[in-house]
Amino acid sequence: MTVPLPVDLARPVHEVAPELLGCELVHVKGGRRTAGRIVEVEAYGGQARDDCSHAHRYKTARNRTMYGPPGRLYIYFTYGMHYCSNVVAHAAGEAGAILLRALEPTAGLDLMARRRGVADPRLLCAGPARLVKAMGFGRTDDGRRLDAGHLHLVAGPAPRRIVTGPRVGVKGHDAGRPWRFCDADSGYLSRPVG
DNA sequence: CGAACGATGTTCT
DNA sequence: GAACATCGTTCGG
Repeated sequence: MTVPLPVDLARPVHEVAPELLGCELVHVKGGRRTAGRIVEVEAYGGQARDDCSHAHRYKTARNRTMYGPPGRLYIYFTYGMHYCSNVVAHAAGEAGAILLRALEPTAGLDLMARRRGVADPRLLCAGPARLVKAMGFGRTDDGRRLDAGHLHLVAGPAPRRIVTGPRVGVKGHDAGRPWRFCDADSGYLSRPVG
């Protein structure tokens, strides 16, 4: 069973990123469903376009998913203990991915709370590594298709207002670019914007 | 509150 | 050998 993607991901990553806001990410694992509405993302380009991106230089064992077909999950390990998740998106012949930084939990909050070890709904998915843990993702989910019955995106109400700002925790010449996109009215962001 | 810091190991130089 | 798209805790004002 396949589920159509609600957004055309085969386009420049900076155009796609704000359109992911409002979409719901659904993951069914072990017969249990968790889901959340995307409220905060960051766009990461490829090659010379973005020197903050994992794909800035060339293809490696870690970033190869960013060079693959759009519509897959790109998951990487960082800081010795955390995973972060992205949606692969780029125009033909490019590389790129959209980092998922925060979700508003919509389903399976009890399971998320157990995975995370906290109960406050506002803290379950407020951060890229937090939402990975809450959704039950791991290293082996890198490269998975996002149009499957057990892992897919659902169209949702677009944000009333979108706020942009510099991406969190990056250095480089492109660090100041406003490629972080947030639902301005969400109470589930990883941190204040602007 | 906010700033500082340690955890912990993979990836890249 | 340094850097790291982070998080939770601790410390200071």
